Amino acid sequence: MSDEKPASDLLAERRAKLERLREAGVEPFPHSFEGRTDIAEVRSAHEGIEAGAETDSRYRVAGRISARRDMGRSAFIDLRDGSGKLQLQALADVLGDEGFDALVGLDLGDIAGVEGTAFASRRGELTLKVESSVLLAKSLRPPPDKFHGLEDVETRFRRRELDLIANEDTREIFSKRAATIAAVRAWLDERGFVEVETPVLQPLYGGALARPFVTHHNALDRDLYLRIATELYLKRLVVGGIDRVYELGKDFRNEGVSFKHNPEFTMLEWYEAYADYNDVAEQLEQLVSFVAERVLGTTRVPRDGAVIELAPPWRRVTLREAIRERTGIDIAEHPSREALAEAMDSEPDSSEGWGKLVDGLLSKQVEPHLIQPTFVTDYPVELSPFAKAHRSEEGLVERWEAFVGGVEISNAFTELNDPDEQRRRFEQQQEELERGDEEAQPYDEAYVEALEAGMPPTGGVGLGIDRLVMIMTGAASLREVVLFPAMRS
RNA sequence: GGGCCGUUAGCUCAGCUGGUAGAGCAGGAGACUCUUAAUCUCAAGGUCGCAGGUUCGAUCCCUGCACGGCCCA
Repeated sequence: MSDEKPASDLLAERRAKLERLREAGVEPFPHSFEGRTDIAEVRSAHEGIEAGAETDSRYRVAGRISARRDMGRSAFIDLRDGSGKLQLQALADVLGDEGFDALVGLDLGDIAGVEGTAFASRRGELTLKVESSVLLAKSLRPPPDKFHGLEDVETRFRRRELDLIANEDTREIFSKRAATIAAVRAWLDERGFVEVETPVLQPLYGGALARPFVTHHNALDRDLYLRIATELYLKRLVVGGIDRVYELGKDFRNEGVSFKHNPEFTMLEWYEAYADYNDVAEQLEQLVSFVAERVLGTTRVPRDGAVIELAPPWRRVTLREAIRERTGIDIAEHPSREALAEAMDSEPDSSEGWGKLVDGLLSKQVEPHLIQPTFVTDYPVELSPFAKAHRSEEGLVERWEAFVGGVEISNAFTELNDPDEQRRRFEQQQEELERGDEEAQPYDEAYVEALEAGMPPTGGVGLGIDRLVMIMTGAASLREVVLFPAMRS
């Protein structure tokens, strides 16, 4: 790193300790520690051990010193590794004066390796009676409060390593996140879906209504966009004959930050040939309840004092009915921008077309109330440039969005596979762009030509992984489930 | 973008509508061989977010800015 700031006494003391160790011939950053056992393994080997019981099981464990209770020539020390926490007992009688002073002289936050024998204390706590110890890495900064942890939200997000050191809840969230993603992959893999990787840097962005980030390729001397979705490339793969395909990765959208938005976020999209939006709705229900069962052992998750039941079937309601239910406005009776604006009693921005107004009603009036899992179905074509026209409802497309806990987690359609109709949709989007809607779709000729090669009828789904993790963990904000959320500098 | 709230010791927090700051933990010195937020004694630790303004005097009142949180658009 750069130059030392004017060191506070706490930092200076740790530096001085480091120098004293070096002068005494102790290497404060050794290369390895052999023969180590995970703390969780030690614990499970002695589950149910009786208070006061001794064993002759010897272990070598290593981790960070998180607390110390010092009592003259004996001490108890808490050691934490990635699998759990274990109490150590240091006795001068066992370690000798020198060994005892070396172990007890370590600072909170130091990484140490110890060898010792397992026993249970009078209160029944599994403890390792330390016979030898070695410093594995000196910590030069004081750790957060051992009892309160790290509470300051800003520091928790900016210095996530400290949050993870100090807060069990945070460790649990990210372990559930990993389990969620593993379960999602397992579900798809078991059903024969092929995982692929398509370009993140794209000459043309598309597949969602959002503003992109722009970057520049120096050698090619051209601008590239960071993808806002994987949709169009994945459907080209369906054209290519990968009948079940998925991609799980980061998308990037150049928009504000909120409790449910981060400029980069993790998205899953999957497509299945010969399926439609009804088929993929059933898949989503099954996937989400499978994931909950795997990660939490139940499909019932608590949320704001209520219980969300993720097991199928989920409620299905048309968009028209969902809006009418909440607002009394029947969007079908106000088919023009002006009429709808009047019914809403609002003066829309000039860049907002009829579709945008409907979208606004949905996201502001309806979405926050959709706590139990709900499919909102059959959207206006204006909002859905890649969805196929509804098989029986004029002006609508076969599309749904799924909401859980008041947040949209998923979006799907029967994919539009008529290339000429797709061209017209792009042209309509072009008009939105010209109206000033910066989230409209640019025309993508390569994609239309791919459709001209012939795409089977296909159902496709996007699932916001971060939001799914919010549901699985009960997190109130997406930033709680993203390791390093976007912050101002 | 707007409104409200916050920013005080390494961490967690007090601070009386104005007299330049306190506690617990952590850190230092000491006591203590079954503690687990260990306990006890002593000493130390501050650019009160930043910049202005009002005032004899500002952590406190006012303005602006930065960062964060919540709500709204």
